[in-house]
Amino acid sequence: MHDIKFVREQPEAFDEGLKRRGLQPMSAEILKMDAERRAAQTEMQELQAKRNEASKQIGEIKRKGGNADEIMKLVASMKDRLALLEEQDRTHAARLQTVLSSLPNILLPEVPPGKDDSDAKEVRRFGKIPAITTPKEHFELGEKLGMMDFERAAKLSGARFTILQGQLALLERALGNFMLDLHTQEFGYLEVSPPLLVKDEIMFGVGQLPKFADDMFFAGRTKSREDLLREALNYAEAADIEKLKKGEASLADVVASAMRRAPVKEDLWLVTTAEVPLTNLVANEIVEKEKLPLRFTARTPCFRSEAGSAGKDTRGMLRQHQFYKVELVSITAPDQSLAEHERMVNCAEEVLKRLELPFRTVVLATGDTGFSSRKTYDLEVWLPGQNRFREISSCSVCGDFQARRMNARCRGAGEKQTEFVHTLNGSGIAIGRCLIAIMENFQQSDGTIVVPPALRKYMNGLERIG
RNA sequence: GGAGAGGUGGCUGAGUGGUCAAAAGCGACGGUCUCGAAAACCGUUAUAGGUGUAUGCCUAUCAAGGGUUCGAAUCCCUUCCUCUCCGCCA
Repeated sequence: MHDIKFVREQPEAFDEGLKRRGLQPMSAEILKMDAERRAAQTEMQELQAKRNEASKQIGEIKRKGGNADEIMKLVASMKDRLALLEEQDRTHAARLQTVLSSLPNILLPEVPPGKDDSDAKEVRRFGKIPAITTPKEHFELGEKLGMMDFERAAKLSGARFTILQGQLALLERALGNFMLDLHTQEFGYLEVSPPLLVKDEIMFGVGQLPKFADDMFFAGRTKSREDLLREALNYAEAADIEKLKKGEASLADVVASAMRRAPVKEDLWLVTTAEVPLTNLVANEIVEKEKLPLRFTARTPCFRSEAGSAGKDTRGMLRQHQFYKVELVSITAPDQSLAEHERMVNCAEEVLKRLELPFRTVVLATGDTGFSSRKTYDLEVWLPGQNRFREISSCSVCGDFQARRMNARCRGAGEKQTEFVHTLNGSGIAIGRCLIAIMENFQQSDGTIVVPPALRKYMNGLERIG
């Protein structure tokens, strides 16, 4: 969400920011809305002041037992105008809020121009790409070991699910434990076990809603389908029903229109990442500045509909509806966030270094950076089976963009003024993809997989899978 | 799921239609006193928005959103949340 003051004070900079996102300039339109709103607001408030004054007088007159009819008539005459102005004020505020919250964050100046991941700028590279003759992909290895089962997963849940068994299931668990230990014991993150189902406003706070509902799974607390439909149909408009009777609209049209009007309630969303609950821990709070930065980590499942990625990465477990990830979230004072961003990337990189996985760190291009982010580093791990680097971690600094949406503020000791905190999030790192990377990078010619030394104590000393 | 009770400032808690942005207590901050501290006493102590050169003035906010009324913390509706008892349950 953008600060209306920023648009007022630096409309050119605002439009330039949108341009780098490939969007049309909006400042003129927004400022027009803002001016209209303020004009109407001033009139409303002046009228409210008059009403309050008069009402006070009525109170006094009545207490003294006098007759206040005259002045009551005066106040009554303001009523229609005031109701109109109040209604307008709500409309204006909602309109402004809708625009400001639907536009993506302004990117930092150093974010390289470009439209997709091929335009990302490499900043550094670690590790040595292993020399493997005819490397296999993870699903070939996994299926041959009898520890990765895609067919039964499809039987249970359809495409984009995987079943891990035996030592690979253990590997998944070990990876999570290893990462959490590293971040809590060496980097000072607080381990959190958060809810995985969250309310609308929580998804709004991190920028997932209202724009990205299609990327998520939804878990309503269902009554029967019949009850839900009946409830929704209470919101059908008479006009629609009339059309239905005349055969001008289908039943589906009427239902769809009623559903749009019906209030959304008892909705819970499955988290797409632990960033969602962790960042919202400070929502609607004022944190003491001296307690910042707050650093949270969590290992959670992540649920994604992958709506826009039909046909991509269909084989194996690279892109799933459900996967585990260890997430890092920092809440900082405004002047700390950029330094914290570098620190966070280092924490994520350390995971790959200890696991001896080759990777590179890139800065995402303007067109590829997420909605809420001002700048994003991706870590890309080498996958021998695919003969290329693939994203395994994404670390973003969001400035006050999310904080403004979730009203998360901080205040220094003895200070009066509050400020919005800055938020950062990063994968530290994706467990599913890390498991793939280990399988492919440590594969042996006999189909077994060597366990990276750093991980063995988390696997009961196991040195080789298979 | 059933029945009931609630949600008021940093915290506790009073307030059931009108000088209520809200008593009182605690906490915090400032001052007096003291060599210093404690105690005591005095004072200050919410957030956001609008407006103005300015001390300022105005508006909104008593969980959230609507409504009734000349006037709402107080009455009505909806939603969210908390607690108690019963039921169910890992």
